[in-house]
Amino acid sequence: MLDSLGAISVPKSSDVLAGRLQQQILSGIYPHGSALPTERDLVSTTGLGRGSVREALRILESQGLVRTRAGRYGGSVVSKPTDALLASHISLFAKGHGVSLRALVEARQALEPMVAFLAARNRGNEDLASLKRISAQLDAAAVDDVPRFLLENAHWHSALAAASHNDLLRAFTASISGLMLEASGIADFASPDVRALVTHAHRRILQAIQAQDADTARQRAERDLQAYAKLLAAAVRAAGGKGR
Amino acid sequence: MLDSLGAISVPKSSDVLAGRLQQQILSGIYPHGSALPTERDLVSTTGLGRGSVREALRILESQGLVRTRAGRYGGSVVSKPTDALLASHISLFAKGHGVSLRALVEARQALEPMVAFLAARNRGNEDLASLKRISAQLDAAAVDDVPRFLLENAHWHSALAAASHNDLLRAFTASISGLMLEASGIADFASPDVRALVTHAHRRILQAIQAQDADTARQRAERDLQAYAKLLAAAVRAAGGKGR
DNA sequence: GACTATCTATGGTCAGACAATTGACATTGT
DNA sequence: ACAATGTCAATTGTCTGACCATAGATAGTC
Repeated sequence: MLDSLGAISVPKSSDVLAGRLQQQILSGIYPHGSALPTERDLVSTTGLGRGSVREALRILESQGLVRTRAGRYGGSVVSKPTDALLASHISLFAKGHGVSLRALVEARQALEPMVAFLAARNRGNEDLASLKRISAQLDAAAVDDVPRFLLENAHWHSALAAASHNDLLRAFTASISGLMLEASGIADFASPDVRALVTHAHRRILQAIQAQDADTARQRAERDLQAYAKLLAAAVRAAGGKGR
Repeated sequence: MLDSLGAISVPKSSDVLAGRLQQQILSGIYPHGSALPTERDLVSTTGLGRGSVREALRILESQGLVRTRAGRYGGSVVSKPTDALLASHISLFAKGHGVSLRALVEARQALEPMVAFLAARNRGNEDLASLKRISAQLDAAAVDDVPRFLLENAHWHSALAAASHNDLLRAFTASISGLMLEASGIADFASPDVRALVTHAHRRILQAIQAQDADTARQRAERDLQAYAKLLAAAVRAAGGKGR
């Protein structure tokens, strides 16, 4: 007789505990900034061993849901996943799947026009000041300091995304900027021509953002990224498709 | 005299080990599918205790870099982070930061036109068949089965993203679809009018994808999402801004 | 040949101990 | 009074050792 029993799996105790704690955190039982029970409290309330409890806390830590400190008055405190943490997970995903530079550019082409649009609409004065400051440093580095140019370029895109005041788009954009920064170091795609194109494009977008002209900002981001994508495609073709 | 010593931090041994293993995995020393040393081997080679080694493996596991099985010939095997894992991290980030439904829609507005463009350009026959199948089920559910409609809608967006053959955009889109599915259950925004709009919009986009007309697919996605966003904004206003 | 039992290397879990950390508090020196 | 220093205690960090649970391989049995 075929019993109607699917495959049954026995989860690890640490996974169960991590899941329950995660649920409790998300449901607001442990608000942001509050302290979780100590390890030994969790041991006594759950009946698990301390090793299992610690593994569960380690899972939560790598999800960015808690920060743990040693010492008296230490312990695990509920926190929000940082941009950097999400970026690292996205980076691991991208590296694991061999995401191509082309795919990265496509993602940027998707995100950046909307980011520019929102930035023009939602920017504060600090956002504008930050963008101007980075723009100046970018221009300065564009002359002859390629590594710094690439770094400041990543900063510029991150600052633009920050100005959009959309946390999700900001995190996505920052991740892609980081990945492209790494890839650029390998692909060696930053000739003087490209640098001139980039600085010019950024300046035009920044003008639209300053004027809070959202539609213009979007259009300029679209056009400039399309030009950039074409240049990159040409460079990759010239390099014999090395740029994965 | 102020020595030029920044704050020095003593990392946990498990973090160090996890970082080194991660580096070795990314550098190709342990290719996808290969086995890491056993826990006890790691204990003897690193000099750490087994608990620390297990915590390190737990970190790698929650990063999606390894899968661990018990039993003889078990152990930790190198693997690629799944879409679902990345989606869960993105979801935790979004929930932690209180990302609004509006922000989700903005992200979808950014991604989907490019996704539709790429899907029209890159789709295979299976992608098209999959989209048609889901479209039919979506139409069927649109009549009166709202929960299934919402679910099939999420499937539709995921299938579209899969057809784009861009892993990063696919993962982003799937995450957003999941988040919006959750949010829709709360926001209760799926009136017959909206359902009709959605099915119609999807049908038109599908036509362009079938014809492999990328520009049309993008334009239709843009327009439809703009209409959707306006409807949603109106609904949120009507509900007194409950939609966070 | 098909089924069953056993073997064994591996992860899963627990218990106990001790070290390291860290913030609060008390003490001391000036 | 104040600053530097020492002490304390609660908590995480780490190791050791043991035993259990799991799951393939293998040998044995019918």
